[in-house]
Amino acid sequence: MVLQRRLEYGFNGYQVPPTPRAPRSARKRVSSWKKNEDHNRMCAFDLLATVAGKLLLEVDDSVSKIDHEEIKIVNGSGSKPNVCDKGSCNKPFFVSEIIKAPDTDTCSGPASGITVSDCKIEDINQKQMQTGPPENGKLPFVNNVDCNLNLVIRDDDDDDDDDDENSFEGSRRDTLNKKTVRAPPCMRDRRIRRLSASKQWKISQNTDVYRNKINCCKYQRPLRDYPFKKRRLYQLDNPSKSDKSGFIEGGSSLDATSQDSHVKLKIKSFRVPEFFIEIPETATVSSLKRTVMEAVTAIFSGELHVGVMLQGKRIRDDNKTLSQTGICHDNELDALGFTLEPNELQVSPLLCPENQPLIRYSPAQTVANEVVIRQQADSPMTNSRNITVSHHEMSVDDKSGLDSRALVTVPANNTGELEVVPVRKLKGAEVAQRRIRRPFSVSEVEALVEAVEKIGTGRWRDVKLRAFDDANHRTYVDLKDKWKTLVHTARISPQQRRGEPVPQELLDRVLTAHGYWSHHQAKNQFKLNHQLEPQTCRLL
DNA sequence: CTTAGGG
DNA sequence: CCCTAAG
Repeated sequence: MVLQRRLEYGFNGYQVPPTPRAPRSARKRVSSWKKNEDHNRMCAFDLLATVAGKLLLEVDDSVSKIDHEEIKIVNGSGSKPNVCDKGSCNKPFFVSEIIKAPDTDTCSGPASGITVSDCKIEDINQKQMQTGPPENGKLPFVNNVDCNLNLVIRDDDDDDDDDDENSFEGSRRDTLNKKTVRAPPCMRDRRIRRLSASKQWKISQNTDVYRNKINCCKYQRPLRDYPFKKRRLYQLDNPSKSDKSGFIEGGSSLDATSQDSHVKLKIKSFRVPEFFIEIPETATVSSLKRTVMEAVTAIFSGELHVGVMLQGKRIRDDNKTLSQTGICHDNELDALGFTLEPNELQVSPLLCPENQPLIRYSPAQTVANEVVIRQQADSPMTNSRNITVSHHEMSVDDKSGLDSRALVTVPANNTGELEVVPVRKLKGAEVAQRRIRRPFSVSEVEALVEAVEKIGTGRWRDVKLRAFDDANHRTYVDLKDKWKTLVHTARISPQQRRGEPVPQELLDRVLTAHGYWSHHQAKNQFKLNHQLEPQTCRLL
């Protein structure tokens, strides 16, 4: 089967089990695509087994005879998994209306949050793709797929252990408190951002969701150690407690302190964006089903964002409580809706000609936070309303409904340089901002070269402290990277060099120092004679 | 956190 | 510049 998508699309599935670490010198990193491939496949498979459960039971034996190579899913952009290509991003999957939840969960396990009870192809016709006629001229065209699934939102009643000490957030706090002396503010902020974008967290959360789903299907996954304790997505308390409480109870107030008020929701259906399936006429219906299932699975295996709509209006403020936003027991059943949006949806302004608001989620007392469909869990970092880029950079307001095209212009900083921080990427709950490019000036290069000549390569923190201590925007990683490019620059012909020309004299010194230190193991030599070495290096 | 190295 | 394994 040729799925024209990449399974790694936003979904990392399970964490790679810890493998013995090779010595640093032996580190050769495998491409992340390669690394994740099998895991993603596994995720897709698990999803298939889990989400499709019932459907697959209907697949008759003949499916095994189908040559999957004949099946091709044309998913919008072609190779990209972006399901919102070609403007369809303005049509997010539409999820659900509120309907009354059954007395018991559909799934037997206490952790169950989502089941698919039925899937059907709603509209298959012989329309041709708008993007061009298919080769055979007969292309089944799937407009949308409706699935039934249940989603139960529960309040946490017995939140007795919040794992705060061991939580990601807590550990980060500790780290920061301990290390503030060493890390300049800008670097600390960067680390916060890094951590907030850490896939470790996401993977953990993803796994959490799936493990729950797996449990629901009596499918055990081996336990793993996670770098951080996972924040529970929803409470695994005694189902009977919430069941007997009814779907909605308590007063109209549903704030954080009224723990006994419940809003139970059942997602009856969702709609996926338009996608295309090409399948030969000779294929069986079962293979068609499976193909469609694969496509749906592909969508579900990506990171999804949940949008909350109340009375047709999008609820943007994730920090409000349900009652504050008007979600309470006396809502009309269809007043509340959810949208599922693929993760990459908001990324490219080109693909989203109309302003697609960026939705971020707050972990506390929000609808979005509790929706277990989400595979992309919140990072605790998003708990704060603002993401502070750095002390002199711009704060991005959580509630501003950021446009993917937004460019946040910030005032000139101390050095007179203007910083423009594009909102580049939305990955789940985090907005990862790429720093603006700041080419090294010749004087900076000179300072770097001089520092490396004295300190050597391999101790970039010291290089930073020596020569760039006051340059908050230059991290030691930056210096290491710059040295790498300097070495490269020095080795290529002047015609191939780009950017502001670096004096040849400096480049010569780069090569000299590089050659010297690569033979002298900067780390070890430094301890012995860090004052003598520079002289030697210079003379070489 | 730092380092190292690939992307 | 980013990302992240390894230490």
